[in-house]
Amino acid sequence: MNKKQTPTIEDVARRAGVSRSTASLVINKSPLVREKTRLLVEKVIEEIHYVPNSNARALSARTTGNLGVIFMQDYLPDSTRISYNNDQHVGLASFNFSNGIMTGLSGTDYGIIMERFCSVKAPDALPRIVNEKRVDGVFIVGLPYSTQFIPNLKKTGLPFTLVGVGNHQEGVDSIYADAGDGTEIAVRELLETGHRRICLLNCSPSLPSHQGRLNGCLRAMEAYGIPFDPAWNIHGSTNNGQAAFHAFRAFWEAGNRPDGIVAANGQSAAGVMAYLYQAGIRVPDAVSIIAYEDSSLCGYAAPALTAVNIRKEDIGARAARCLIDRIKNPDKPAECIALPPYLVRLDSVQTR
Amino acid sequence: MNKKQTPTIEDVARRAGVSRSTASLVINKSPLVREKTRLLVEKVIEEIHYVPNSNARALSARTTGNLGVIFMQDYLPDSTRISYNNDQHVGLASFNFSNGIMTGLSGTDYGIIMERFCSVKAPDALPRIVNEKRVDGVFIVGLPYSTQFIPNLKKTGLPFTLVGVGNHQEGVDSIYADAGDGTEIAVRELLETGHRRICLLNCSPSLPSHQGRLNGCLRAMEAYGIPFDPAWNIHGSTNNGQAAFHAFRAFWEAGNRPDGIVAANGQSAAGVMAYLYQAGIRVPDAVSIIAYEDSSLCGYAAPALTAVNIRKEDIGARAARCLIDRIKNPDKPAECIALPPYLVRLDSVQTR
DNA sequence: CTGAAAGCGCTTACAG
DNA sequence: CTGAAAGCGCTTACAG
Repeated sequence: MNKKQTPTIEDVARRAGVSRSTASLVINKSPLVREKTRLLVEKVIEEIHYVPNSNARALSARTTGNLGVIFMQDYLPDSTRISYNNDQHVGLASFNFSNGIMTGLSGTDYGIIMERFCSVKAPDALPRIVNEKRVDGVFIVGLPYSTQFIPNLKKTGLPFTLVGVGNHQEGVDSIYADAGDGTEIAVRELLETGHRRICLLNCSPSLPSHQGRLNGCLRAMEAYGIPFDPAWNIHGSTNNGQAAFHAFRAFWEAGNRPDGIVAANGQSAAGVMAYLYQAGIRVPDAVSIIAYEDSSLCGYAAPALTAVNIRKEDIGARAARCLIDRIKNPDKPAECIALPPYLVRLDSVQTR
Repeated sequence: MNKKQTPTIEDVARRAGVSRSTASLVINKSPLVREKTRLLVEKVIEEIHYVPNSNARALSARTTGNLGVIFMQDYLPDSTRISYNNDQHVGLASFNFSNGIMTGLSGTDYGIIMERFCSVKAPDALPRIVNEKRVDGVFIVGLPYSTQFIPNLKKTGLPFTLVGVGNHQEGVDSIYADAGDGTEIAVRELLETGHRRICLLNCSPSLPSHQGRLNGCLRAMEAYGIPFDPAWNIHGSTNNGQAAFHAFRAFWEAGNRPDGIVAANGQSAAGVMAYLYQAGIRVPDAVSIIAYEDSSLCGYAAPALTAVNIRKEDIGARAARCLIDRIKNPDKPAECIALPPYLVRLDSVQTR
């Protein structure tokens, strides 16, 4: 071992008695090296604990070995303000996706750089890691983004894939869950178990999935030949538990008496449960609830919430494979893949 | 603008009529450049949309501009298996910390690389991003790690700070919450509101904080001159809701009748709530509950859980400042900072 | 305050 | 299959 802080490729070449080029070839697993030479070089690498400098490699190979995870935000916190019971800056769902991405990337040599980015205030801006070319590709996780965002991103030529959001545009890869399909599964389960007066606590109508969810609900009802009252498609002002609480209270206090509820997500389900608990109405005895898009909340609710799992980690892992393929083969056809959700039966549904 | 894909410092130098060195100096905000020259160069940079190649910069400056976030794990998933109601691979708490880290780093030029790492199986291994020198420093988020892990990390010379875990070793920075203090706050609140039969649902005795929590509890009880029965310091086999459910059920069915419970975390609190709900015992009417270490679960429980907030995002943000300082000034004295937790009063405590 | 020059550690045609 | 050489885009003493 030499005196320098860290061994370089030069050191391994010298010690193995080969040229730097040859050393480089074995490091990069080129088939052009004779078995014997390769073994020798590998032994030296092992001995001197050589590990390639990723920056040098990136500089000369014009690739970074890093992939970016962009967490889309509706605002960017400029200070650290903690407020209890507040949504985190990067929401739980994004975290689940990124867990899947990490898993999908775990066998590879890619490093993962993350960045929070808000495209709302500066519609034409792009994330720093793409401007600075710190990555070979990026995952765009969640919403929202400006209308220009995706087109601008495409212009950079950087490969990317959308995670958790479907997008059928030309040449855009996206892996997501179809909220309509998920809602249909939930409503079917309620119908299957004898419920007939079903309330759909939808997401905000400003979200693209609002209509999809309603459609999914209608498909299920139709299949069972049961009419659905449009007034029973309700929603809160936002998607959090508080808003759901109020929306559902208004609905209930207006005299509506559903026997089954499908909530837009775990939080809204919790909001409904909070109202029912307070009103002394037992779940699932008096009314059943199913949450779309279960989160860790659902399993911990009392009673534990039956929910539609949209497989966020699977989506992340699938997106990882998708992006890697895209980088290898820039001309492959775009993928827009909705991973089918499935129902997890816990304790919030009672057969009628 | 020239023909090349991306402008280099060469381009800005030529176009501004200065040397590359000078251009470099203004890019790095050196004070050695005349105002007039600086303005000129900055104008050119703006015009041609020059952005420095981070790899080249890293290579020659021997710094990377990246900080690493290491999520410590007790195992590393090798495949994508989703199981509903299962702990995520990177837990919610780690995510909260990393949100804080991102916030703390948001004003800086640092990129953030993340890696999951398990030090249990390979006690002497170090994370890839430290071996490959992809970062200028790392945050070690959470537990567990082998006894050699921290010493080995120190040997690399790479600056690091521990997040969420206290460590008083020589020359180690750590930012965390003191579970003993938090538990004391919770127990005091119960005492203050008239509770006298208090059950401590502690974490596993294998965790270092078990004793600290018990001590915190004892401090509070002592202050109120109330004896604490050691048999009322209970714990599940693990820290999840399921284990808490069983541990608490055993305790309850043995005939113990606490009027107040302090749970080790949001999940265990949820486990207790699940048992009580099932047993038809109302919270907080019959029994009050406070959770240490609130998570987003708490606010969504029914009833919403009064909890001790340990300020995970603050901890992350504070750690960010700490690491940056350490990098700037390697010889500064080590910090071991316990951020004081505080109580968030919601609906799970009733005055007796 | 500015320029010429060397060098960071690697990869990649190009010859052989 | 292997070696000599150029170059990736920047920073940093060193002179002036």
